[in-house]
Parts: sequence; structure tokens; C-alpha cells
Amino acid sequence: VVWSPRRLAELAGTSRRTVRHYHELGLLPEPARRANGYQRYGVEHLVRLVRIRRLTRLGLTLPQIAALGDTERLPAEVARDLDAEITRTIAQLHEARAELAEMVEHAAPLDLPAHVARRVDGLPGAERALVVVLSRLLGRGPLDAYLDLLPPYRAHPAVLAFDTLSTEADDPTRTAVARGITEHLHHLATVRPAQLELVDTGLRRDGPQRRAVHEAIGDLYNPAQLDVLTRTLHLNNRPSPAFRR
Amino acid sequence: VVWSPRRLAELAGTSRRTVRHYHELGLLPEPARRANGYQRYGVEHLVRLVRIRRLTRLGLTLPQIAALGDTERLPAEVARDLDAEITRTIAQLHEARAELAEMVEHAAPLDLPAHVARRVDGLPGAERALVVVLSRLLGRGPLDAYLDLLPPYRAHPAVLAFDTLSTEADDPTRTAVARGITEHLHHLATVRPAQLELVDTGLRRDGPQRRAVHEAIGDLYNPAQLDVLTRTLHLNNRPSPAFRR
DNA sequence: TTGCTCCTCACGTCACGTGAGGTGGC
DNA sequence: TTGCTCCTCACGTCACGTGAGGTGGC
Repeated sequence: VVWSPRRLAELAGTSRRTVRHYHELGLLPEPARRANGYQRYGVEHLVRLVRIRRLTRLGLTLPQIAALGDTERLPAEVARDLDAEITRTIAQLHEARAELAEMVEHAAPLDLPAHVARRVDGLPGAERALVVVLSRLLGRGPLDAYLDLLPPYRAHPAVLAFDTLSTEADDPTRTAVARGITEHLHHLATVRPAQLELVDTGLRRDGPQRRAVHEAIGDLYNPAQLDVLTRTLHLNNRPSPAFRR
Repeated sequence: VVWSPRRLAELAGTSRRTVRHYHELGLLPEPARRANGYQRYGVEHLVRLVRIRRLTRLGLTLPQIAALGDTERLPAEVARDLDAEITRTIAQLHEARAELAEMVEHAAPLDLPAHVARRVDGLPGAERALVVVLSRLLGRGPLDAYLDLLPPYRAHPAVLAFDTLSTEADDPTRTAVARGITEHLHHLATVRPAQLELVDTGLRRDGPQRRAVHEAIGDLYNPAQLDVLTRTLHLNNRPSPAFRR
């Protein structure tokens, strides 16, 4: 009588391999064998196996289950830890689902949160890449402030000139672009002082975040553009840090 | 300029090993190297890495991400599958947390759901093991019916005699126990016909579940007890299937 | 010279899945 | 004899973690 490995696994709602795995870890005793070497499992094995499966469903690892041994009740600390872990995982999954829904609803791209992506549509590649970097470096508040500043900043023709500036641009051209941007930034500083301030504190002065932004800018723009940014810095007494070099 | 492996990983909120792993899978292009062989990552790598990390958080596997390649938007089918998967996982976690809470509240044992365990407290080992087996074989309704029947069934002195029946019990003793149980079952059949019926249909006539129960009983009781069960079967014209052999 | 970072193997972890190659019972 | 089940290795999967042993730059 009693059960073959396959039947035992079936009755417990699992696989033969899982049963073998539990043998290997010492979680489940090896059953007696018939003369031909076939394993014969009894009720005690099924009871044990059902218990292990219940515990794995609760989120215990197999080593944790081994540590429990024949314990009758779940230690309070283990239960608390499991509950905290489950709660955390559920929260993460809810976030993931919310993001997924947002992405589907707005047909959002894959590299940015949907609410950010909506606000950078049509941006040139380098600017967009910079936003991805900033989305890692800035908190929600400063990032929003930066995104608020972006449209008025980019409305100025000097910015378009900057975007398309060739590496061989001559000195007068560079000067003109730098002056245009500087004046525009001055204007923005009077119109949107709060946002500039937020971005500035978001990238704490000379902190690692600011350094990373500088490094990113160094990678994204050509030498002529970087030269213009340096000139802008010197011309501008209240530069926006994200455009500093 | 730009970034070392450690710095890249930091900026993306992950580990150097993860970055290496993505190289190995071809998810992330290998960066240029400096003269000494050191890897130098640029903004393009960070952007790519951030994208990969976002997608893993949404639940995509790395092969799935590889299959997406440079796709701009999430295919609708992928999004649907992910959402279904997340929803299912959340449901399972809620169940697990509910069970955990129930176990803590009632200081329940580990081998049975708390609501079942409460109702089998004090049962002898073999009976308890049988309940574990039945909890796998019966649906909620039939299992509840069985648990309903258990206290009145066990209230009879013949059942206690059965529990403690020695292997060497003589024929008159066996007959007496079998008769006692039979009469008691007759009584139960008139008092609780509905429950007996439920358990009976729960273990569909001659289905694999019923066979498993018979096999479990064969393993749990000694020869004398099994003999008594057989006699009970012959005496009883309306036996409860769980006690059949 | 010391300490820190970088490099490349390569084995380990977690909980199993999946054959590979062979035997036993009807 | 055929088909089905059982057996024991043992490598594969997933997404990395964790040293091991050695080199480079200040």
C-alpha cells in the first residue's frame, strides 16, 4: 500500500522534483523502499510535505523551515518578519501596477515615468538623456521644478542655436549664443525664482549629484557647446546649476 | 570623464555585478575602455541601465527585456500579461497575510489552516493526520461537514475503544467495537444525514480521492483496527465513506 | 609603501525544472 | 514485446551575490 513519489507529489499538489529537493535539504525524511528500490511514502510524509508547502506559501525560505524543525507554532518574531515582508512586497507590486496602468493609458515610453515622459515629449536626444539622469538624481519636487522651467527655457531662439551648434562654430557665434542664453536665464530668474532655487537645492551645492550632472553634460555635448556653457557660466551671476559647467 | 562601473551602478541604484550580468546577456553594450583596461561608462549606458531597471521593477524578465530591444513603448499584450501576473501575485500575498494573521491570532499549529486546526484540537495523532490528508482531498464544504461530524462521532465510547485497540485484541473485543461503531454511525445517519451525504459526494464514489483516503487509513491504523473497520463496513448498510475500508 | 579601486574568472544561492540513460512490472 | 513508471545523476534556470587572486593609480 501507500504511495509512489508521483502520487505523493500529486496529493500534496507539487512535483516529484520538489519532493526530492526536500530530501536533499533534509526537510523530509527519506521513505522506506520496496525490494526493487522503489520509494514508498506514507501518511507521515504527506503530512510533513503539506506542512512544508504551507510554510513556503507563507513566504518562509526552506532554510527557515528547516530551522523550525518540528516546532508546533510559528515564533512571533518570524510571523512579524513575514508579515512585514509581505506588506512591503504588496506595496511594491501596487506601485508597479500603477506605473504600468499609467504607461498604458498615456502610451508612455519605457525610459521615464509616464508623468515625466509626458512633459519631455519632443525634446532633443541629449536633453532627454539629461532628464533621465536628473530623474535619478533629483527628488520629486526639484525634478518637477526643472520640468516646469524647461518649456520657457527652451522657448528662446538661443537655446535652439545651442542645440544645433556645430563643433566648428566660430568665436562670434559662440559668444552670441552664450549671451542669448545668459540673458534668457536672467529673465527666467526674475520670472521663476522659486523653481530655480528648488533645482539648485535639489542638486546640493558641490554634492555628488551636481558632479554627476556635470559629468553627464560633459558627455552629452560637443566641445563648442561645452565652451558656450562655460561662457554662460561666466556671464551669468545667477546661473541655473543644471546648465553650469 | 564619465563613470566607473561602481559609479554607474550607484547612479542607477544597483550593483556592479548586475551591470556585468546585463553585459553578459547582451542587454547593455560594453563600454569603451581606457588605456589600462578600465571600463568608462557614459550617459547612454546610464540611460539604458535605468530603462532596464524600470522594466525589471515592472516584472519583465531579462529575456523579455532583451526581446523588447529598443522598442519605445510597451506592447499592449506584454502590458496585459504583466498586469494579470501582478494582480495574481498580489492576491496570493493577501491570502498569505490573512492566513498568517489567523495563525498568530489563534496561536494555530503549522500543519493545518487555522480554522481547521481549531476544530481538531485534542484529536489523537492518527485522526489528526487523516484530517491533514482530507484537507487536501476535500473541498471546503465537504471538509466542513466532516469536521462537523467529528465531535458527535467521537463522543461514543466505542470510538475511544477503537483508538486504543491493541493489535492483539481478540475476536469478541473486535466484534464489540465494530458493533458499537456501527450503531453509532446509524444514529449519526439519522441525525446528520446532510453532512454524511456531503462528505460522501466530496469523496466521489470510487474516485482517486476515495482511494487515497483508503490508502491513508491503511497506513494509519494497526491490523486489528483495520479489521474492525472492515467489519463495520459489513455491518453498516449506510457507512460513512471516510470510515470505510 | 599603503590603501583604495579596478580587473577577470568562477563558484555559490534559491527553489526547483528538465532531460539523459537505464531498470522494473504488467 | 510494448508502454508506463520508477530510479539516479547531473546540468539548466533565474537574477544576480560573493569571494579569489591579481593589477593600477595616488
